[in-house]
Amino acid sequence: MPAATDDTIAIRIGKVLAERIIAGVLEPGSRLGQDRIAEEFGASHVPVREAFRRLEAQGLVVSEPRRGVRVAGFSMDEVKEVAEMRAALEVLALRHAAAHLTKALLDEAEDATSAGDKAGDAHTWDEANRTFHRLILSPCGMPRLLKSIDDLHRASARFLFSGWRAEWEAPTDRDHRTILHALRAGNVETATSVLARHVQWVGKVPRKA
Amino acid sequence: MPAATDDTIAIRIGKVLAERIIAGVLEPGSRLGQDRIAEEFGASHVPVREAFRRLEAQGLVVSEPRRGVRVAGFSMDEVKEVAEMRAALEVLALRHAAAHLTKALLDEAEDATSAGDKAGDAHTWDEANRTFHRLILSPCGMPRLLKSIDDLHRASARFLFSGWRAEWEAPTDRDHRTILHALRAGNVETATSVLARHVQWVGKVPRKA
DNA sequence: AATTAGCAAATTATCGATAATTCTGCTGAG
DNA sequence: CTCAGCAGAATTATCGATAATTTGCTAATT
Repeated sequence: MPAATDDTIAIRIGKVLAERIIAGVLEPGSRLGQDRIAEEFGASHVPVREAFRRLEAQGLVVSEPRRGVRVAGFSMDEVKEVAEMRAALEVLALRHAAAHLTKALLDEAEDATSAGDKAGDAHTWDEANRTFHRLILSPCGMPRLLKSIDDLHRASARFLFSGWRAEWEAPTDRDHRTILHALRAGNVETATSVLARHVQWVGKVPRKA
Repeated sequence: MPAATDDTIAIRIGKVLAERIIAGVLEPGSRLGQDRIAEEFGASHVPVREAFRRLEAQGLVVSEPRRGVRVAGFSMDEVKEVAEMRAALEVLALRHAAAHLTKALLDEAEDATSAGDKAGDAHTWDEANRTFHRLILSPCGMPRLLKSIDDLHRASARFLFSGWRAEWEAPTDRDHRTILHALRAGNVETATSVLARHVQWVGKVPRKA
């Protein structure tokens, strides 16, 4: 949520654009002209270009060498792809994290789940959901893995916020609780298999139109 | 080896630097001054910065906001981390690719394996190895997944080329052939489990010093 | 002797302007 | 009526110069 004032302009622009893309404000396929954006942020286009490279790395935009960048489109196939990658990687992370999970951490994760229950809108829910996943995976001690998972989570969020899904509901809490229960009991296999299914839920919900 | 002439300067610089990092010419932790590099390539520092962002995305350098970028260090833990991520993702890719594998593709993969056998140096072997993996995974129809795997493969290669490994040998061919055999027989589960173990071999070889 | 304040040098980040490339809309021939 | 080819316009990529930060060194103070 922040925008640390010591962030570089390029980073700041990148964050704002990422939010817009994830929130669906910027439609898939729409062009991002560097001059237009530079002007909007009162900056030159150099930091804008750097922001583009970051977004490209996160898979939020696609860039063709001399013909500009556009917001990455996401078909149902791509959503499923991201979900499956997340599942595979989160399972890996959880396997490593399990041994280092403390009661305090699990309690925090439980709180995050409750916060998700009470969430009234998709954005708040997503925040709580992300917190839950981060909490149970963070002790895995694999920073690169965690970063990848975070990127994938953001990509999933695009789908959540798009008009595709019928309407807002928060149906995953039971999965979260099942996972926590299994983890408290030391049953890692159960936890990972529920997690794998849970993550792919995003790609399986029927669309609106 | 390409370096398509229509590539942007930033991309070209990025490729060269990536090669150097992977080959170990640039040591982990060493600073990459943008002016120095700009001068070397006869370019300004703007494309250099963009190249940095790309390398950062691939995990080859780390960048701290106003204090420059350095070559990413890689400890044994990080090597293992990359290997495990690769294993998880390649297994996923193979599961999806298996159904679409053709005999022609498998034959090509077999050729790549033979090429690896005959390789006299690590670089040639790595090329053949990468070809093998790409061939059997490419029909999975998940471009984002393939790109991630490619990035991880490059990161693994750093380890191969570093002085860490005792000396050069090419001991994985049997795994490759086992995988191909299982795939021809339609035995996907066997293929994936061998693949998973095979990929993590990199992280398990005893070091030199 | 150690620690910290303050200056100088080096380096990063940003800007405004220029060069190169792609896109657009038109014209004219077949 | 369609399509190839060609200005002109729009946009991207790069450059050289400037502003802002960090770093390293010196010196003063406790």
